[in-house]
Amino acid sequence: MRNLLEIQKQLLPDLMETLKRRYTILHQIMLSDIIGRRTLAASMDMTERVLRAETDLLKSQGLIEIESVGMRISDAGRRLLDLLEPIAKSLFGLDDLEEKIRTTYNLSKVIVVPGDCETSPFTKRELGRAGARALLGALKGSDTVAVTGGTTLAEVADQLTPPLSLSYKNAWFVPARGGLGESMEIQANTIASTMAKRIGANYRLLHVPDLLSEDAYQSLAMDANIGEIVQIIRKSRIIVHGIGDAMEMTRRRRLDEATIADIQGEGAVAESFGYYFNEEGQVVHTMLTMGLRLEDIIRTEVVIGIAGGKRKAKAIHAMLRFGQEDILVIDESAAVEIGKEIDMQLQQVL
Amino acid sequence: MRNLLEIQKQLLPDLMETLKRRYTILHQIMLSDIIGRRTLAASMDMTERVLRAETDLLKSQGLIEIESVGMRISDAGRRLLDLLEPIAKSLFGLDDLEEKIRTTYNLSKVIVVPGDCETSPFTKRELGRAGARALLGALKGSDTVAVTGGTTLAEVADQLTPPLSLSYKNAWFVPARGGLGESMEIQANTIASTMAKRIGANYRLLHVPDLLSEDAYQSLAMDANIGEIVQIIRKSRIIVHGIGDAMEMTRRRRLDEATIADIQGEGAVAESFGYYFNEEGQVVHTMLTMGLRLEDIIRTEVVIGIAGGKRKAKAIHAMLRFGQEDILVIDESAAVEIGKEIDMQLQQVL
DNA sequence: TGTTCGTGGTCTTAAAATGTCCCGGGTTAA
DNA sequence: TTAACCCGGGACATTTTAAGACCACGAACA
Repeated sequence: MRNLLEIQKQLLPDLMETLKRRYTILHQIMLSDIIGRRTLAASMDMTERVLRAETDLLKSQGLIEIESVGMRISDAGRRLLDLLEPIAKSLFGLDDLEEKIRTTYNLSKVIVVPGDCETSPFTKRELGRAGARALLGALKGSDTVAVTGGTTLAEVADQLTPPLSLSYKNAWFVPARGGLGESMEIQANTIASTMAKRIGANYRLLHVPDLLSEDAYQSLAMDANIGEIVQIIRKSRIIVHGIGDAMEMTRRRRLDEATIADIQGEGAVAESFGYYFNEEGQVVHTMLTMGLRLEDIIRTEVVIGIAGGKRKAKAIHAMLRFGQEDILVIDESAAVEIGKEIDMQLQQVL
Repeated sequence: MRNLLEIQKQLLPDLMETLKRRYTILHQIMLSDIIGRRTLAASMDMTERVLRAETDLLKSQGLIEIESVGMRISDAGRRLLDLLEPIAKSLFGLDDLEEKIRTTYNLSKVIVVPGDCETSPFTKRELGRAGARALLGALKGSDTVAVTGGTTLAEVADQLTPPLSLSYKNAWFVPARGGLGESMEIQANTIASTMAKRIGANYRLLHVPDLLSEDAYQSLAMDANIGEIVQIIRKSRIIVHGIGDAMEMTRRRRLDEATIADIQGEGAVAESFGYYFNEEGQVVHTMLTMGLRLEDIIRTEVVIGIAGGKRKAKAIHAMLRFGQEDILVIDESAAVEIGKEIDMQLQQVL
């Protein structure tokens, strides 16, 4: 595959450029559901006229449909994009990055989506799509999947679409842990139920308030209903989790000053599943809530970590050092940063 | 390998052409050992200047060497040609096939779409698109177009989109013949009206039941309204028709056993416009219904035949022998079969 | 030694690509 | 229901690129 492109590059030196451009346009249209020419031109940093030339071509090839409300991707275009995905990776040089990270941390799969989540909402969406695909790739008919909260996971849930053939009637979605003080849409409970509904699976919720006192924790642990769902959670075969910057999470969860200082003092840089990790990937702080424990995570078959953005690179790196990830889905900006850190490590070794 | 090329054809239709051109030039230079610009330009039917642009590029890519005695291929160029050989086959494969069929049966145009209708619905769609394009290419502002029924023609109707500039306000679509006992969506009447609506043209329908008795036929022929529309049909400048396998059509039309045996006995392999043709392209059976007659077809300016699938190759071939087609739109699998038959004929002649 | 055929340069012209604006129509938010 | 907004498509001036036409000069060859 790669081969043919290399061959063609010799006869068509500008092939790659054109291919990239058209792919990006088509891709952007796909992500936008429906979008107008001017808006798209602005977001892609092209003048209106040249974009128009391209979209006219895409239309004549039947890859997009142009209506009075804007342009949308056609079925054929969608198929083409799917086929093009791996090629695009090598076009944008992301496959090298994927491989580097994969081998360094011994993961089974690394997926890097082009772009930067922090600057482009489309990249976030794309990250969600990639995460959703990764999940479906790992999901068998009767698995239990534990999911965490967060905006990224919410995006994954939104982008989850079932393949036509398989049925997930016997699959279960559960939140990985109890409430951790975030808004409704990005609660693990909400996300678990959304995902389950979207692919026709089942879900169980864990209704535990956040910021439990020790006493409350103990009494809830005795509750039969809660105990049952916690058992289900702890036996999940798949975990899908976001990765957060430690300090940002403390703020988002409105922890009290003392706790924040505490966590910061211990050098926490990353947060996931309610645990805080330092740069070396060691757990330095635990939030008291019910659900998955560290030992469960360690024995879980498939751990899928999803995150994006340059600011999260350090946190993602910490989770990689923690060493429990199997599949990592990140964006290009984070991947580039991680790639740099890997290079620095190698230099230190030499 | 094949795959990527097909993808590129969709996204980079313009580049594929230049790829072909450059390949041919390089190939020619290789065959010529050493050759001058003017000589080469003449042999390739290009002006000197455009050839020069190409050879300059080939030189800058290090694929040829230019000396004062002329141009010769470089080692890198030779290697590239070797690598490109199998790709070139598929790049040109269809073109060669088109040309072979075109010249053998003296058609004005042959279009072969890649793939196989029988295995891929996308190919069927592509066949429809190609058929629609062929029709629009032949259609002038105030033509009358007669269309037959069938799933392929229905696909053509679906894929018909008007070019932005032209108006077909004065064009007419009519069914080629009366009802021939098929389901609503693939009736000639339905297709004629769909096509007309899609490009803003007019249509007239021919409401004649199928399986007419001789008496009924005679009395309908007297009807003024029917007579009028029949007159319009018979004066069509363009005919767009599908081509069917004879036996399959008898089944689809639920003919009675006696008739089927009759048709089979006469060696019918193809069906179109309600006529059945044997392998030599001779009419062996006629369905009694109103509309286009054979003599009309013969004098029609543009006859566009559209069909696809390996199983229909024999039928298509019979229609080619019938000798009234001007434009043929088929899929690759049928084209390959027809190509084989042409080769066999040639061998018999030798 | 003159002729022929080659490349490479240049100038003009034709054509294509591009930047920019505007219009009428449809959608959406108020 | 209305007004604002954004859409696609048309138009057009302008820039950029491709193409055509010639010519100069050098190497090979007869």
